[in-house]
Amino acid sequence: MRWSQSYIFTAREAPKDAEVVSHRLMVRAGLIRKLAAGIYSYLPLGWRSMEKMMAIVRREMNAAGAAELVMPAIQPAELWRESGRWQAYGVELLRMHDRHKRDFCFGPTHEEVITDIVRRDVKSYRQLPFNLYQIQVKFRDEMRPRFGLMRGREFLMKDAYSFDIDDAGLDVAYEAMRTTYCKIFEACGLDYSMVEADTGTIGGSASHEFMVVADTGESAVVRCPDCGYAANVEKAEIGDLETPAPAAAEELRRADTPGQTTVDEVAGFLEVEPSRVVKTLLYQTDKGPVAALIRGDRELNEVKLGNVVGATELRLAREDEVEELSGAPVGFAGPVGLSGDVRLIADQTVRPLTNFVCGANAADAHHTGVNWDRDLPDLAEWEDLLLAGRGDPCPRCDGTLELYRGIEVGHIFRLGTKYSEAMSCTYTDEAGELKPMVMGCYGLGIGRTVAAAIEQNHDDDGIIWPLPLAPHEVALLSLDPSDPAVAQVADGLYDRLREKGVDLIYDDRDERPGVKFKDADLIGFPVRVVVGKRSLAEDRVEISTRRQREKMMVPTASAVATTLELLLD
RNA sequence: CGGGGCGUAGCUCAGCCUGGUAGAGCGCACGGUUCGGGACCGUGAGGCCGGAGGUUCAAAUCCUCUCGCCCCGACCA
Repeated sequence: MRWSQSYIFTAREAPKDAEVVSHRLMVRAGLIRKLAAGIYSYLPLGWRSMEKMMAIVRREMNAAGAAELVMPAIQPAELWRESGRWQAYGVELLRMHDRHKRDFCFGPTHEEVITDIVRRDVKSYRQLPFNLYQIQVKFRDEMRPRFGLMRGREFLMKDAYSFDIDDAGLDVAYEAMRTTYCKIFEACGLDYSMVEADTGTIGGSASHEFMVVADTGESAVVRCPDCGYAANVEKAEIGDLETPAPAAAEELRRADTPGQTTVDEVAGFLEVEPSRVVKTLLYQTDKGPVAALIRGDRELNEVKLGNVVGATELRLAREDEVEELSGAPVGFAGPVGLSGDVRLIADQTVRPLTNFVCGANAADAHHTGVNWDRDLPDLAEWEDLLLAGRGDPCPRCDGTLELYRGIEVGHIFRLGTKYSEAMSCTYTDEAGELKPMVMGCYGLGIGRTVAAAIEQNHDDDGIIWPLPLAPHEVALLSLDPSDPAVAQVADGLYDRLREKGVDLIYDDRDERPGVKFKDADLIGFPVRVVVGKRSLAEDRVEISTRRQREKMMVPTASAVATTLELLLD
């Protein structure tokens, strides 16, 4: 490809809304252009990288025995009503209607459609299992799109769906996708990790996320360096925490705590450890009000609480709601004497506490000397509600958890029969019995992975593409295109490299050398070949790599061979 | 959805408080000098100051409404 014939517009400055490095560089390098909030055009260079990503995905998916198809982006509401998600999905689902006022949505995911396809065709266990995938444009009406392709509203995603006769079959399909995903991210040259994850609204029994490690990632992940346990903090379990030694029950007392509303204030005021204060967090859910009881020195994991409650909606109660539920201003709620309308759920780590402190459901007052068996004998729900963090004990070994951030680029779910049951996607087994198919679903963000690759591979001058994702592997710069000798050598190299199948861009523009160098660095082509008057006088060209930046002067005659060698490394 | 901010040239932004001929840098065009790390000088094109209404002799500037965008939070994955 000749630069002068392509469509490449780089910019010295990034738009002010670009906060993260990948977004800034993708815009500056002319890879993407924003059309509306969270909606981007892929410009020629950006699309080339996307295509390379998709080629890797297709290669590995096909190798795993999955078959590609493409489903409609626009989907009828009936299917979503059948699965129950027309109600459940909420405002992220972009809904629309046609001229006949029939409801449709722009698909944020395709479980309904694939299930509908399969249930029409597949009737027998003899026709199972299989795995179908597509690469499709999705739309999720994120309330806060940001970070360019990392959190867009319209985005390209590879989604795959496996269908099996039973859980054992799903295990095999799931395992195959797990290894396939590892191969894909390895092929992209990314530093990633696989972590246990919450299943979210897609549902199902188990899931893993693939995280590209990056400080700007939106997901927090814990990992045990000893045994390798890794999980999204939303899901992460925690090993046994140290608990204060039990003591003989003291009297239940009411203490005046004027203006002491936070755990630290109360603990300091009453001179007790924050871990001996039980904080009561009031939530409103679609299943009614809930009070979560957790240790004062810990944070609540809202995802865990939501799962325990079985809620699809869950939010911290507003001030006025807290007053209504507890009869006290925010900061003084407690389990003792709380309205029976509120469902009490306690974190399991508060169970060993004796003589602890909690709010008294009255302004400026707390209880001290509280003991579960005596003061709250009816409390029955003990669950894991803690948010894991740095320094927590590993749930699987004696290690200590580390905390880091990652970009979620892939997510695989064991769906089970959630959709096949809701939508009657059944088969007849050997015994002639009708059974729901057992499904898995496997998502992978194409644009997000490309963005994550940049997030992980850049410097002050621009992108440092991993070779497999670079829009072009080699940039051939002609510094003096109007000089006949330079033009002849550069044209010759261009032809010979193309004959060798090298994916290269030939900067034949009538621009100053500095401009070409800056552009090549910004876009980040892995290998650069420079032909200029100066070096050509010694019959040499300069070849360098973007990452190492080591320049070597090689005889013109061996330039092609040297370039090919660099591409092999 | 709540709080805050911003919409002025293709891009980044000044001007607005205190109303009176619309600005800079980058980019673009032309001429010249340059030519291995985003050159320099000169000339020039380019804006219904997001949109609608209002106040005023006069509105980019003040007021109201509206649309779009951004940030923080809530929330969602």
